[in-house]
Amino acid sequence: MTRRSSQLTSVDIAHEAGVSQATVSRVLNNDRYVSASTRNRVLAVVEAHGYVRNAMAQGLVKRQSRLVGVLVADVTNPFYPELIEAIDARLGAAGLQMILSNARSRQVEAEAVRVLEEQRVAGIIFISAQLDSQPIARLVSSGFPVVLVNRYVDGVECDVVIGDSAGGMVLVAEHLVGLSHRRVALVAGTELASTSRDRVQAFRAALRERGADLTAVVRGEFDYDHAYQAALELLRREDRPTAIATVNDLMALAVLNVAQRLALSVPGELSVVGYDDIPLAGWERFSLTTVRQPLTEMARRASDLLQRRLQTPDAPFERVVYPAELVERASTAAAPDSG
Amino acid sequence: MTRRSSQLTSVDIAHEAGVSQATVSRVLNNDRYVSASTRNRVLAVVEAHGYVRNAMAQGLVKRQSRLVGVLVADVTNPFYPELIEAIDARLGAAGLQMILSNARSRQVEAEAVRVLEEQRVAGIIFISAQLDSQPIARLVSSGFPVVLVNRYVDGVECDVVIGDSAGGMVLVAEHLVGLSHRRVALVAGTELASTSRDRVQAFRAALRERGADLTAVVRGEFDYDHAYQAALELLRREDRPTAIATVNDLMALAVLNVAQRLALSVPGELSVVGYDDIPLAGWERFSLTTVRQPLTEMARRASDLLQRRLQTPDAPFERVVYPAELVERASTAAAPDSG
DNA sequence: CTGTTAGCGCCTTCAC
DNA sequence: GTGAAGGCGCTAACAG
Repeated sequence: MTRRSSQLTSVDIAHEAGVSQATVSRVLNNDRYVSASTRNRVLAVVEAHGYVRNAMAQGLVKRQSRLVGVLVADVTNPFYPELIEAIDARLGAAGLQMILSNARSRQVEAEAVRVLEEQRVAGIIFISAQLDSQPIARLVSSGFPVVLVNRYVDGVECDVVIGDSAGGMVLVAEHLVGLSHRRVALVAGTELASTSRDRVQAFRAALRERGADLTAVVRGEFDYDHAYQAALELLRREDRPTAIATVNDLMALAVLNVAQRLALSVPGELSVVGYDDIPLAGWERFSLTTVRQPLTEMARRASDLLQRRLQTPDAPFERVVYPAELVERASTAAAPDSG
Repeated sequence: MTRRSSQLTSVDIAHEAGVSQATVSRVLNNDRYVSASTRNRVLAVVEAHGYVRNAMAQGLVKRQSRLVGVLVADVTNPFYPELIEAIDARLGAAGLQMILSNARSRQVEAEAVRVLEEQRVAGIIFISAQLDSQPIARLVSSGFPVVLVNRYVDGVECDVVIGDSAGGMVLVAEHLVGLSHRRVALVAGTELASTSRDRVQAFRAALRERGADLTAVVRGEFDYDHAYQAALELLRREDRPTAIATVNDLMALAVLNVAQRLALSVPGELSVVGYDDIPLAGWERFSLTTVRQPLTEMARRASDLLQRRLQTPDAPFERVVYPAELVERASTAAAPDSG
């Protein structure tokens, strides 16, 4: 069995190329002050031996790595991979490498942030920040580069990229009331997510203004199973709602499945509206009416904001808010009793 | 705006605690030869100042980081997050940190591997290895810790965790032939994936043995859009198949959506079978018959194999093969013309 | 343009 | 038990 040959160092390369180690370093860092001939010679040796520079040594000197932490609450929620993919691509194009951590609980998040700090990551992008996150508050107040995407945190001053939750829910309310729905329920997530909190609040207000009632608000986790249980409970009630809105698409898909299980026709007997417009929402089997957010664009913007922060630590913080847009598909129609 | 305070070092802690830096290091590494009193004193100072050790400096000395690279072809395919979540959790429990890279193309893969090598990751887990991957061949032959999950590579000797693809497809063939299907099509992926190649081959053989024809095999990417186009084409033919099997669930879901678009009833006019049994497959809106693979278990096993390899570099390579199991749901039924 | 010289923060013998 | 000392591989002045 072949043992791994101990890795080459820049000293080896220097020796081989007949130059000093510093020169190798210059070549590798594209320093201008190197003659073309020595540069080529060094590059040739590097190439020939498949030398790969040691990022730890480099980072130790520069007091920072080119790693960027990305924290998510639940990779299995299809909403997140959309963002993750775009973030990874964008960071990679800038020579940064993503370290993804899945942190379902507060404790796991704290632990994950700690590991990222050990790695001396250049910055951290939080995709599903909780309003009471201690680590985020601490990092930001210490001046560490933090970008919040999708969810923000009250009172925390940092770069933020979000969608207009209130605006989105107004569109949903308008749409449903326009279809004569009066008994509307909302399946939401925890109040610790700015998205959920803001959407619940905006939706309630928007419905009231239009003379409709938010008959029930169920709060829980953002995952499929919780939404499924919540919908099951809601739809088995005597006076079940004629429409259910949700705070993200995955939950709306759960509602759709529950409706099918209970043999309730959608949109005939029940209208369902999601949020985010993930690719799944457009599938024929769902055809979910939902609120579109420019996910890829948001992810890119977040990555760019982080990069700018790394280059210009003292730049003023930006708060980017993308407008919401209603995508009407086949999961909504006039309320059944609105004849 | 608060500037980031320059990070504390173990020297600072040592000074503060009135001990040498070496002692701080010993405490942090649970060295036995430290008196309880000094240990507590050091720990108190560490705690008080929120000191976080620098993984780059540590890694530089130890000549290895506690980072583990994980390479995937497409995070947005719901199959992968299932594995990723389990791998992340398992590695994390062992003090290892995942670096996830999304590599759709060969070139991106090579680039990603290079970045991981720069980071001196302890090992790399490939979730969607291509049979012709140069980086994998190179890493393995140099003795670098590599674990392949889900897909293997011919002739590459390393730890591997896979499902029994051939066995799985035999189950599918049996099932469909048992339902009297004679015109069966298969929507597959590239031949460069061991999974796809093996499944195509086994399926063809199994059908033939049972007197049925594999009327068409479509090969392409593993993603939703390609499968969708392929299904559209297949189902618009004069002599369309009565059953379509696929090489993963996402593709089967695409087929289901196409069927709905073409107003073909499933399973009345068309039977559909997937592979993997991701959570989506069980949703009421799909109720997809598919081949179950113990995804979480496979991911854990892969993580464990990597850890063992790190501890015992010369241990013999393991090749773990999990048996396949058919999960019959509502997307399959007797062939329409089998009266 | 290129070599020499200090470290970066930590682990690890080696003495005491 | 604990401290002193020497790197790990690389970057960044500082001389030439």
